[in-house]
Amino acid sequence: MILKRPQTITSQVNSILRKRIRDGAYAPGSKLPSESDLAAELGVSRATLRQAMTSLVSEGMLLPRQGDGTYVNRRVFEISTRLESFWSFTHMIENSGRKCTIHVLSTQVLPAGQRESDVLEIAPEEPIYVMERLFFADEQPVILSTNIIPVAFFSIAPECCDARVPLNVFLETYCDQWIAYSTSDIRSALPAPQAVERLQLDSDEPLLTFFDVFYNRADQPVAFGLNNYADKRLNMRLVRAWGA
Amino acid sequence: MILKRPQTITSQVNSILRKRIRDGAYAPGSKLPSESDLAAELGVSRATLRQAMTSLVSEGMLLPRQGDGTYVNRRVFEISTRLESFWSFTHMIENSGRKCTIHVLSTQVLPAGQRESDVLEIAPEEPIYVMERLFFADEQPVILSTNIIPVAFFSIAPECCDARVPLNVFLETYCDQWIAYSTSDIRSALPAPQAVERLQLDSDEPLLTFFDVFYNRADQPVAFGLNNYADKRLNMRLVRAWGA
DNA sequence: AAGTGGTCTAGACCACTCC
DNA sequence: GAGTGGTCTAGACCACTTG
Repeated sequence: MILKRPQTITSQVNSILRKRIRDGAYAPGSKLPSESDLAAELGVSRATLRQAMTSLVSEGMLLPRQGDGTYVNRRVFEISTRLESFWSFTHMIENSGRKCTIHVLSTQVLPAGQRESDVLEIAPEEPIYVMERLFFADEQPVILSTNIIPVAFFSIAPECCDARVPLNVFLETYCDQWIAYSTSDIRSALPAPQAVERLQLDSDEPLLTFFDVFYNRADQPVAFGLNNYADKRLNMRLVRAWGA
Repeated sequence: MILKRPQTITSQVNSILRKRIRDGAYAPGSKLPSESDLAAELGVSRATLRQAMTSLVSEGMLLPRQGDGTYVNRRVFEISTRLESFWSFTHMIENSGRKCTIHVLSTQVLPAGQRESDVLEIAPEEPIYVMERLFFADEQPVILSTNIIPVAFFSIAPECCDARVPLNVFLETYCDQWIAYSTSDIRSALPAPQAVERLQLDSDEPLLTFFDVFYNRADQPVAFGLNNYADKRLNMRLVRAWGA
């Protein structure tokens, strides 16, 4: 069962700051109140305020200058599609200001092949759940995604699962698994015939591919995915803060 | 002038932890001493210790489990080429266990075109410094890189600069500029004829391209780069921790 | 029940920038 | 010199896992 946990003070403060930036209360290029003042205004300690700011700083939205003040990035609104928000395709698409819809192309249970048993550390032929999905941004297909989960993890019958949710939510809801970390190998490739058709591409137009493996807190692989990403239609932007 | 600044306690502790993991003092899959014990052993506060651990956690090398303990990722040594270490190609290549050498193909001063003046926010025709470099991993060419810096930033004559250093070091040394953050647009593309030749590729083999823009602490663009990345020869792996 | 990591506080001192 | 962000401490309480 999924219980909604109350948000921490830190994450609430983080949301407040994001909202103020988004709404223009803190305009692009402007200086924020000092950390002490902000902490006092919000009724939290300075340490908590700084903790809430870290993600905004690492995303490049806030630019702290020692001895001066903290400024809002002049280009906040140009850096909205970020690899950081990448744990959910839905998020990434909606961050780019477009509507995301998911088409489930197929879901099936198959025996694991060599690659599946290697990556997921299961016996060959063990049953796996395979789901194929297509993500649209404003009715335009942008991501063709295949995800694979060992059937052994499921706490209910695979046929009863709703595949239109993000993978992490799927794993939490139907498999009682929480993702601790994931690895993604990023490559460039010419699309397979199936991808050409589904994504409505030219066959000689290369696309980005992601090979993702998801691990739980016990360091076990719980799923992996193959994602074809139409980079011409949805920008993939990485923002990095250069600490010291 | 570049002054070497003394390291913070946090970064020293971070280095100690990395070293202990690398040397096997904390073996893959094993549990670390508790945070309180570690802090006491190293003579720092628990807050500082946790601060030192954050980067290791976000890279997926350490896996904290509330109520239990903190474990070393079983696969630490498989996640060595990470996008996080990506602020320096040299670092990235050496992290993959190979030797990095840099060939400077050309350096020249040219008038800015439309794209250069747009991205760098300078007047058209203003002089820019263009450097083309080729990065090798163990004698194999892996990255073809073009970087562009407005000549106005230089504090010495551009001809006197050593282009065999990482871009951030170059900017600090010769331009008195520090990078605060950067954006990278990641795309897939068929290589230009020049890239085919330099990187010794097949012309129908797609590669990863990065369009990077670097900003200083005043939020001004100070440089941009176009990088062609032979993803078949050097893996581009992103590791992400899934917080809460 | 004991021990672990997760969160939060109040206060201190430093390095730095601006006026 | 005044004010800012950067670092660090000591201590507290909570949520959680394990024995």
